[in-house]
Amino acid sequence: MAKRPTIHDVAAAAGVSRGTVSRVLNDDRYVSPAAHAAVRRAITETGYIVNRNARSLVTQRTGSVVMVLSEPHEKVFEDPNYGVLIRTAIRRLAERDVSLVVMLAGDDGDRERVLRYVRGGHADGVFLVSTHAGDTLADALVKTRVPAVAQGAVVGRENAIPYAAADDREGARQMARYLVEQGRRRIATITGPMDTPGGVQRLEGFADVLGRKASRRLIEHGDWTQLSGESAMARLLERAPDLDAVFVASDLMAAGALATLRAAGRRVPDDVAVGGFDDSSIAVSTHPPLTTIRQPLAQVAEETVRLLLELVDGADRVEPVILPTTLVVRDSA
Amino acid sequence: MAKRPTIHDVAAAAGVSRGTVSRVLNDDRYVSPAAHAAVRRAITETGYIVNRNARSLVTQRTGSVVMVLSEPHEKVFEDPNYGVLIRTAIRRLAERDVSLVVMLAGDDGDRERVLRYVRGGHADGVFLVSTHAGDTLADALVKTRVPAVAQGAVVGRENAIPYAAADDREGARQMARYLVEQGRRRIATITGPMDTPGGVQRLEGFADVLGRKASRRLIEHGDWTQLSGESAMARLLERAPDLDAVFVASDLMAAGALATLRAAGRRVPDDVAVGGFDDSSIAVSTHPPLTTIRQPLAQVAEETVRLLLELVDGADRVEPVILPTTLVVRDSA
DNA sequence: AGAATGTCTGGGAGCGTTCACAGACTGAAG
DNA sequence: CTTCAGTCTGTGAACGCTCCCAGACATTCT
Repeated sequence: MAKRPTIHDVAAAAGVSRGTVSRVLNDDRYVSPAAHAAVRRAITETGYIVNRNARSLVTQRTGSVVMVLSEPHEKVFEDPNYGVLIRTAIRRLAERDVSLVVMLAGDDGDRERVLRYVRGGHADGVFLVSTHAGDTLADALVKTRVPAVAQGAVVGRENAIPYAAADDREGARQMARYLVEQGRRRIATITGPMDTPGGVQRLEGFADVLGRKASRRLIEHGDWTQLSGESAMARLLERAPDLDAVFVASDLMAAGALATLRAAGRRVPDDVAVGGFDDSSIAVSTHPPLTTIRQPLAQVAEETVRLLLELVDGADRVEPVILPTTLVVRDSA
Repeated sequence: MAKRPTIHDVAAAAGVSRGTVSRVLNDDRYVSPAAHAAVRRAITETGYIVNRNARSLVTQRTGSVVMVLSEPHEKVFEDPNYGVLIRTAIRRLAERDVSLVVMLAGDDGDRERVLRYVRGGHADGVFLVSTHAGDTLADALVKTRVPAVAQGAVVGRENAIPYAAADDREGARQMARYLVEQGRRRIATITGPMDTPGGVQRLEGFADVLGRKASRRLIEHGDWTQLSGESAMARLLERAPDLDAVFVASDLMAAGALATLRAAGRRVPDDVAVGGFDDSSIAVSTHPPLTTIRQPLAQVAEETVRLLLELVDGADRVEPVILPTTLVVRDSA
């Protein structure tokens, strides 16, 4: 690779000093129009590109943030929600010329690496995804005082780590109400893990509507994977063969539940109505297509990024953002 | 954030000079056991973490590579293959303590940004994903002489950009042979875009087996999206209502084809056999589950990363890697 | 006129590393 | 005892940038 032009070369080409070039680069005031034009021309002529390392060295800013995916490796990206999140975050960050480093935090070694990376000052901020309650990394990051936000609250750290999320509880209520209105009498639910906000709050919303009808017999827990949806549904069928509806806390798990129901010879929605949550791409590719709760995940990602950038820009604290959900009726319920 | 310890602090704590600490850090020879121990201790005591910016400034190496996703924004991550790729790459790179920056290259602005980023020396290498023939970015990167590899050949640049890929052509042959053996007579195909290797070679393999039976009437093109699978299937049904099998070049598109067939009242596999390609997570969540060709995508990603790291480490050139595929029989054919 | 204020520019210092070099010390070979 | 090769260590000079300060100059106010 040929030697790249430095700020010196630009300064020489423009007939000004480094200082002036730097001022132009950083959009400072106090640069005469003539100098400004000369520098701009010199920049394009020389093909100059600022060296972020050198800049970071003095500014202590890197122009990049890291997205941390806190799931066991094989689960990461199983749910299409991950794709939406990452794609949206990259786009929003790109607008500000901030780049996104993606790291996995599925085991202790990973978490150690992430921490070293962040403590090393290699990222201006951290975007936590699918962080479970009791995550040691989240605590360590808070202690490091690095700007950090999460997609969805971190259970137990709601006040320490700002977040954007869908209104999980109200969303679950919407689905529960709908199932009741449809005349379903024995409504079960498959929740997410109880150390995630989606797990907890979607169950709460469900219970809000069902009241004491939400008996433990009709509640099963999954771990967001399709397979867990399958097995939770199987347990449910065994324990409550007379159920006529099930609210599954994610579309992916709902796809699993659907498979189990089919294998058991139950027709959907005739025998059993199935309600999902997310309105992810899966919802339209199952058979039958899922009636589900749409959460505006792209918008959640955008808001999360916005919060993070505000923190990076020096805001002392930012308020969590909760976005509304909507019921999407298809064929499964 | 409290001031982070520098190499000076470590040197002082260990009672040696910067140079010695640097030698320990970089695993150099010529450090006495005593000095080595003292430095190691000082490092843990002070909680020292090397500043990569300062290091990069002098070494001209960044310890990070960038993965470039060359699809329109809304298509990126629609296919679960992306997840497998990115997750595997991150893991493999992490073993070498290399971090992964993910960038989108869906439009010209994006490509410009990627190019600036790479030319700016912010990444040691580039991992291209889903790059189409005629991609200007790929050419520009080759010209920049930055280490670059691709997942799947870049059509037209097979020799300029090393890659790892599944044996698309042979995989397609396997499926075509299987459908023939099953007694199917009028076998159609839905290909990927003809400017991608998967699009071209899976059609070639199909044609290898079907010979002149692979008439243009029985060939339709999709763009890898589920929706394109739906519409391609619809066009096929209109043009060749008597078809009794269809080989779809990706599971995601096959899911779309399945939906169209169902809507048209064709039973799968009774009336029409459907063969997919990828054996992605979708294959088991469709109804019926897809008979498909497994491509070892995680392994492809691993090999691609390996090639990239070799180039980054200074290898002049590396040989492309082609990995075998296998037929996976489920219910759709 | 002189002072005060504001605009613009150049250049030294420093960010935290690695690298090359010079020099000190050791032990073995002549 | 000298020479030489090998081992080990410290230090100055980069790497490419931003920040800060001093100073030049122009304009306005008293």
